[in-house]
Amino acid sequence: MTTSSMVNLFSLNTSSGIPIYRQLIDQIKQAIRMDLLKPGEQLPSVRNLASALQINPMTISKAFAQLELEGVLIRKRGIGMLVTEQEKGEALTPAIELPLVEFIQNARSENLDDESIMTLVQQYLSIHTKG
Amino acid sequence: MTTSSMVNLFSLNTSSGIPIYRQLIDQIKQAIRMDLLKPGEQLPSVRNLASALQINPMTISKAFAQLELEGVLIRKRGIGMLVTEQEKGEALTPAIELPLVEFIQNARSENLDDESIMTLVQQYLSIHTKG
DNA sequence: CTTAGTGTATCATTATATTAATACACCAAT
DNA sequence: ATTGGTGTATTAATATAATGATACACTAAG
Repeated sequence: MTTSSMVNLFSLNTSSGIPIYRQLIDQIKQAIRMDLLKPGEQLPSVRNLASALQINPMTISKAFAQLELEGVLIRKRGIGMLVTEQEKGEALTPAIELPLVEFIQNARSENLDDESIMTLVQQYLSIHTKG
Repeated sequence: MTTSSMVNLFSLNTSSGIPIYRQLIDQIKQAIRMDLLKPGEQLPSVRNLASALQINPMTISKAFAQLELEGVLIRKRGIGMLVTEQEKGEALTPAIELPLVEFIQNARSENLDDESIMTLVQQYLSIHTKG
């Protein structure tokens, strides 16, 4: 995908109450999950994005700083931002992995601790018997 | 449990960055999940709690307002606050329950046994650390 | 070295969330 | 009705988070 057409991946809602930088983070992650962004691909520059989305370059930069922390992409001054080469080496299928990751993220965002999460899984394993 | 001994359920950390009212919410929910608080039981009054924990009564009240919204307890002026009669599983939000059920069903359809599923969850809990 | 592209550290501003002070509302028992 | 207990609406103060302006740093190419 060209960097200019990548801009269309983003759809910001400034009145949703969700911070812009968080919307960016989520939408980039989603694009990667959906294979719209592939490892090694270059993202639009902070200024291009900022101009296209009508926001401050620093807001882009901060969002991408977070994504770099999470290992999703790499930033280089003078160069740009690249999607990381991901280890997808695990034998897990997306049908298992995606809902698992989503479950864990949502559970944590509702402040369940790890022990509670494990208990929950146990409960559901006993409820949803194989049939 | 007596309302006075319930105070010991709470352990607030004012320098953790996590808001007090959120710590209260989480600790109450956890106590209910662990059966330390049972349906019908009465909680300490906002003033007792506030005094014991050295915080403002309104902070307690706001935490409990949230819990009432979530159906965890009921507040009555002049009376006090009671733990709701309910089944524990009902407090789960769709954001947690849906991916959990999907995960378990898909894992089973790929012939993972329960032990493997639990191990998987444990692995992902350690990989997808909070943040 | 200059230019024109990249990202960013620092700080100021603005917006939002959290906590607290006060006065009030409700209930049960006297 | 009074007392002494319950929770709370309103508002103000404070703390934290998010955004933005500016000046700067890094890189590749001419």
